[in-house]
Amino acid sequence: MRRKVTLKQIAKELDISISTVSKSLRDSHEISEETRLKVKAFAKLYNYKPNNIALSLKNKKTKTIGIIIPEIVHHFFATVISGIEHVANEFGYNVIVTLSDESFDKEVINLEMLASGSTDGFIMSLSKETQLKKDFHHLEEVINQGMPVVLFDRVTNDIFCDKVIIDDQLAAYNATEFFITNKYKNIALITTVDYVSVGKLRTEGYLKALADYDVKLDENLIIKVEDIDHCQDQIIDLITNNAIDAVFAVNELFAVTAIKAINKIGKKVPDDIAVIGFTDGIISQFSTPTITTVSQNGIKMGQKAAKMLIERLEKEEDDEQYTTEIIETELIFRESTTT
Amino acid sequence: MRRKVTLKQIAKELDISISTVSKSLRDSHEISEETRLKVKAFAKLYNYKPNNIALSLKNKKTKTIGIIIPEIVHHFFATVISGIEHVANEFGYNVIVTLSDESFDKEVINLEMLASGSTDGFIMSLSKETQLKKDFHHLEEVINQGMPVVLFDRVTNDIFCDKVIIDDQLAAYNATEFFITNKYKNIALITTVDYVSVGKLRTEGYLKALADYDVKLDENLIIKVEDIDHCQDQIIDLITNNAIDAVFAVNELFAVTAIKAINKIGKKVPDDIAVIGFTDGIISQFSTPTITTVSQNGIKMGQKAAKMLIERLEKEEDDEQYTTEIIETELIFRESTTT
DNA sequence: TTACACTACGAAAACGTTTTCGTGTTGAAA
DNA sequence: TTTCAACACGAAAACGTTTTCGTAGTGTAA
Repeated sequence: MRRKVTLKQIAKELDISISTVSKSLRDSHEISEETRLKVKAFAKLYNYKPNNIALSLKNKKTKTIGIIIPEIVHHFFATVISGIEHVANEFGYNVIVTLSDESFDKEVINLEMLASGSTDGFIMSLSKETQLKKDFHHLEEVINQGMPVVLFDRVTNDIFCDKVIIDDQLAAYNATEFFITNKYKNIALITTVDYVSVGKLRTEGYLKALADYDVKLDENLIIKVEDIDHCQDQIIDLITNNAIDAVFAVNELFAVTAIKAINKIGKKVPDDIAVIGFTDGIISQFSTPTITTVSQNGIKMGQKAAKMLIERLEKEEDDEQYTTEIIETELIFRESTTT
Repeated sequence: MRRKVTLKQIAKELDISISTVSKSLRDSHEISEETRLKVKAFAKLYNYKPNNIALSLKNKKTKTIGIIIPEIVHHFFATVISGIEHVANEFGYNVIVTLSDESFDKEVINLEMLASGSTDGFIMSLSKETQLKKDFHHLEEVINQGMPVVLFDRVTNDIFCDKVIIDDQLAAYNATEFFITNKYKNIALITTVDYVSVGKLRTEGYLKALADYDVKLDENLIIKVEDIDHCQDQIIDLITNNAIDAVFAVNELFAVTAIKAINKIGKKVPDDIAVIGFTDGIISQFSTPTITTVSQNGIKMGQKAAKMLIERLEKEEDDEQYTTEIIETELIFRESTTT
């Protein structure tokens, strides 16, 4: 077993000082060509690689980005990570991923863990529980210590930092508007409970579109799902007890569940009821029928977030000017709607 | 902005030595209670947290696990990461994730990057290109340096290390056997090119089941897909030109594509043609009809891999006894088959 | 008084780097 | 011969910890 070789070992072996070895490897002009070549040959032979940890300690930079997300088994978050990872890699950064499992406590623990030296900055999306508690002390803390943070998707106005979001309200508005202008008038909304920031915004977009087009609001057509695993009955209730011709769902799980429910009561999508979902994930692409949906472009979000973070990391003067980047959404038309 | 406080700063502030501060915080009996309490109070006030990097350097342990996978936007890999992350967290480890994008070069670069001090060990699944090239020098290198490696799912016999796999051949055998014993005789196989280890094994399981049950092998019923994005035509060819009554697909994408193709030519699943897929992902669960599938249990794979790695990391004597853990698979029956 | 054991603390090394500064040797110019 | 620059290298500090060892000061027993 050939253990990793250090500068010290090379120095000893060649009977020169550590400084000389280090300088040789970094092509310092202080060192004679003869020594330089000798050292380099030796280093190559023994496959010397500088120890990252030692470098991090010395440079006070880890070249590592911390990611904290609610869960990873979720297409949208996976795409965001993918976007982050690729940009990070391009700039010589690694990413270290932790999951909050939608729990406030786990979010705090992970944040503190990574904040004690492991990473140069963070990219995160808030857990549901954190959004519910509205407690952001852990974030304030790390930001105060001078660590850059970029929030994405599930953000909060209570924290000042860079953010990457989509215009959830506008996206929902556009989807609803599409229904209205295509003569659908009885548009149901399947959304989340209000403390989920994006769910609330999407609800507002739906309401605004109705108002702008003078479509009468029927509260019965709106259901707010608490438990995602048991929403099917709620949805069946909705579509059997109301004469609806369109459904707007704030995520693709709600959308596909709605479609299955519609089929179950013997109606057809899109002929009897049209459906638009949110999040262009696997489900929307492979469901039957495929689902018209608002694309969030997670890859782009991740890329943008990573770029913002790295940019802030690499300029020394810390300006206090935070920006909120809005990633454009797109309505992707598939089989669950007709025009 | 309150920068992070160090032992040195506390020592200076309290006019005592660094050693005393360190010992106080670690509750050493060498220190008088008075001093100890004073230091602790001060440390708490200034929210002192030991610097991970410094600890890593000193202890020669990073408490970090490196993960290298082909891609993350893939339900199976996401579940594996989730499994790893939770076990790692439980044992006080962080995970740092890198993606090879199925590229040999990226795999090598990432491995070397993480091997130079950033992690204590690795959990990886080989990229397609690596499997094709059969070049594992980078793995041998890190293993030789004493870094534990656990391979999962896409593994190789050429490398000696711990492994976590499912019995791909048996799983495929069971699926095929199910078809045969339920009177399906014309069973198509949609698989990958042979250099993908799991694809090959699954093909072998299919063949073995046919042989064991004396079902005549028809080569026309087997297609090996090279380009996953353009497999639809191939599949349509398959089902239009052959009288088949069942399809076994080695992943869920092939399965759902087959179902859509079957619908397209006016046949019904499962009445005309039954379908079994592989990988119990989102698609299988939400497709219409939902897909009967071989569950790989990615969570369990990740958990097991993490446990194996951590166990090896935490016992000092390195035994050379490597084990290969086999995670049991399960045939999950859904709407795409009848019994 | 002497010897010795505690108590409570500090100095320093170690982990692996990089970089600043100091210094001995050489050669050339004056 | 003297002076000085250029060259080639080494010593040491620094990053932030932990831990071993040494040592003042105090108290107690003989």
